[in-house]
Amino acid sequence: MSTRNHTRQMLIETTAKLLQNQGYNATGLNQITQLSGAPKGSLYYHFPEGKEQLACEAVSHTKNVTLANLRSVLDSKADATQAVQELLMVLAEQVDRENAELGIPIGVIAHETAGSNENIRKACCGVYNAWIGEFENKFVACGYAPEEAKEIAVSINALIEGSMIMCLTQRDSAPIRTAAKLVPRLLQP
Amino acid sequence: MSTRNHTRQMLIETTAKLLQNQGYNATGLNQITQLSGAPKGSLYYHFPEGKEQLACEAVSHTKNVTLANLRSVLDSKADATQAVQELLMVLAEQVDRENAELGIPIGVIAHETAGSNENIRKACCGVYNAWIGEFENKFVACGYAPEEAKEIAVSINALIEGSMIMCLTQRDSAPIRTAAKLVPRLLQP
DNA sequence: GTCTATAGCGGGATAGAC
DNA sequence: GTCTATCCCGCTATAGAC
Repeated sequence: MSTRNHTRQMLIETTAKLLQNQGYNATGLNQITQLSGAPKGSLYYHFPEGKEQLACEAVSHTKNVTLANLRSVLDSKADATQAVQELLMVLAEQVDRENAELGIPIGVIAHETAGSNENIRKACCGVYNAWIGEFENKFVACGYAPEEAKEIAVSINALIEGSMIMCLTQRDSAPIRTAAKLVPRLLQP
Repeated sequence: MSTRNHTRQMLIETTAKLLQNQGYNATGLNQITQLSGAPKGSLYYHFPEGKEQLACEAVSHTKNVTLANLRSVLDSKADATQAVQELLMVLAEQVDRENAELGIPIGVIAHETAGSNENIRKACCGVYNAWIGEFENKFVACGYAPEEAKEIAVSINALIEGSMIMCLTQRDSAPIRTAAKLVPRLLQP
């Protein structure tokens, strides 16, 4: 029973990491099984619907992990502006540290599958909505009106996503740092 | 000579469209040749280095097309804030109209290849820089200080890119419309 | 310049022993 | 539950006739 869960979990975590760095189409089942140490046979035992199911569960797993991180960073500062800026600085340092082998949690797969795979698209949708909800809660807690909090949350999430793509493409943390500088404008009352 | 150019051009334009909607890894050479009406033999005649070269030229072609559109929209309004909002409204209408089969010009391929293909990565980098330059010029022309103009340009580009990904993932133009609402905050002096 | 045929590889998925 | 062997397919790339 614990073996079952362990193998399953390894497959999900390995897939999550590969999806983040390479995307859905570039990530093969062979690579997943080799890296996770699990045999291909057991992959289809644990995920009878194959690659799509595995990807959905990996995205869902990523959602849980990133949401916990996001919450903890946002909670580290009482002020909304400072909290968002702190988050962007954490991301900027990630870019500087990992540079080439960095990925945005679900950016690539969300982009790739938006028009071609409904199940994965919905899973990614759930991640974005969860992130936005987290920002929203923070802003409401800081006194923003509910409607305004939601709008700012959506655009903060978009700004981060777009800035990170540019960071990856340019191999430079400048875009996310620039975004951090402009956050006060977006968050002003 | 004109045949040569015509076939070449068709291949580039077809590839550009497919890359936009499906990304690099999901787009096959067979699909490109079939859709463009060109035979596979002639593909390798025109692009001896194969898929990578074709993709680079397609990205470069997309750069020219999008840059002309961007410039024309930004020029349609004298005021910087109104010009950017106009652009976002054009994009929102595109999302509403095409919904499923919409793509961001180079978003997917930029994301996919950032960590795995230097040539394509650089080509995408060139597109983002060109777009940012266009915004920058507009803002400088509207009286912003050069440094501030550049910073805002970078973040506007990021906001658009991120909002569009969310639009595609959610199949809804709301995120880009929300961004439009918040543009005045980013652009305020 | 154009086209066909095919090589060579890796992908996802399956069958069946253990 | 695990593992191997294998099927079938589509991909990129190439060879060579025309």
